[in-house]
Amino acid sequence: MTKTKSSRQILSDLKSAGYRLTQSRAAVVRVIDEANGWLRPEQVHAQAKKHCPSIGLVTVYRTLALLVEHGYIRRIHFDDKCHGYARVELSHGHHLVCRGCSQTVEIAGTEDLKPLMKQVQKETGFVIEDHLLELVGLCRECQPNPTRPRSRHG
Amino acid sequence: MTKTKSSRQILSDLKSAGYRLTQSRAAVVRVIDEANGWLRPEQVHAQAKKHCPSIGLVTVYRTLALLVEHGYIRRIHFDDKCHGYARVELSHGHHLVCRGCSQTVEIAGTEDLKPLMKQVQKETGFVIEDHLLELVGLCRECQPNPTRPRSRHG
DNA sequence: CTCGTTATTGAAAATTATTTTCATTATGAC
DNA sequence: GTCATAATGAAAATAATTTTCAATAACGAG
Ligand SMILES: [Mn+2]
Ligand SMILES: [Mn+2]
Ligand SMILES: [Zn+2]
Ligand SMILES: [Zn+2]
Repeated sequence: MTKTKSSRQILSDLKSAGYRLTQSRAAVVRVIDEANGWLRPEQVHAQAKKHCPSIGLVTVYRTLALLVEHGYIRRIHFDDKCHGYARVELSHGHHLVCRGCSQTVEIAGTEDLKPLMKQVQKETGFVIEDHLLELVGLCRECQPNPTRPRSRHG
Repeated sequence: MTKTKSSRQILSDLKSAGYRLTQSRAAVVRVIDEANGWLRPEQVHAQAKKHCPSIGLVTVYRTLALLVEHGYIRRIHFDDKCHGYARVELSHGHHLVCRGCSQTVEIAGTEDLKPLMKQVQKETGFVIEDHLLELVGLCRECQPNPTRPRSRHG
């Protein structure tokens, strides 16, 4: 809900980190920033070409990887079509995806899982280092049209 | 922790459901059942050939899809290599994966997320239908050798 | 047990997704 | 502006998955 980094900020952060500020990167970052849902690389490419007509799909992949690496976006997994990419705004948020319109909102969630983690650590002897949580459902607008019934979980 | 379906049971369930009990299917089910971690299709294929030398990778894919469809196995997602498949034993369990040895254990977890869900529903207006939760860490045996540091989350 | 129907299979080809290579280009420091 | 080189895009390579289709094997009927 709270937008923490603007498109502009991400770019300047990358610049400070030593990356060159190119047209292609600017286009991809802008597309991700303006999207209100997850996008697949091909979709990012299509959108990005509007801002940078010469951009190639390869560069989209490379830029997405860069943005994942630096924590600005995150991969979203599905039963079918892996993978989509969505903006990360919260330091440790999770993604809630509408299966109707693919709108993606981020929710805070560091604390809620702590007790579960602790218990699992104790029960299993594992040291838990990270977790992946995705919620799927229908946004308010899509609830009247419950299309595409599709299970999640893997 | 509680094994609910034996390899034999899965096969007879499938038979009751109208599927033919073939060598290939038996081999794949057996491999999945005997594995103590997640496996990728290629790995399932390699193992299955030991029981059914003529089995093709295509049939492995088909059988895995069948088993997912009927809820006997589930896909596991990773940063890199999507996807692995792991045995599902609990009615609504989640998977805990060791990043060292890929050992996969299932944990119960129907109730733990209920409060979070309720809150998110209220806050976002979404109707939440399902969720994907994967935990990643190091099992007891792998803790002394913290190899391959690798983040999770998507 | 044999036969006949047909679901299932495997090989090969086709798709789709992603990565690598490499010559060219554009960015940013000076 | 000039220069060094990080970054790019096209094409090829690789990986992952699906489709096609003729051959096969499962299994119920007889
Ligand atoms: Mn995935
Ligand atoms: Mn659950
Ligand atoms: Zn929606
Ligand atoms: Zn381990």
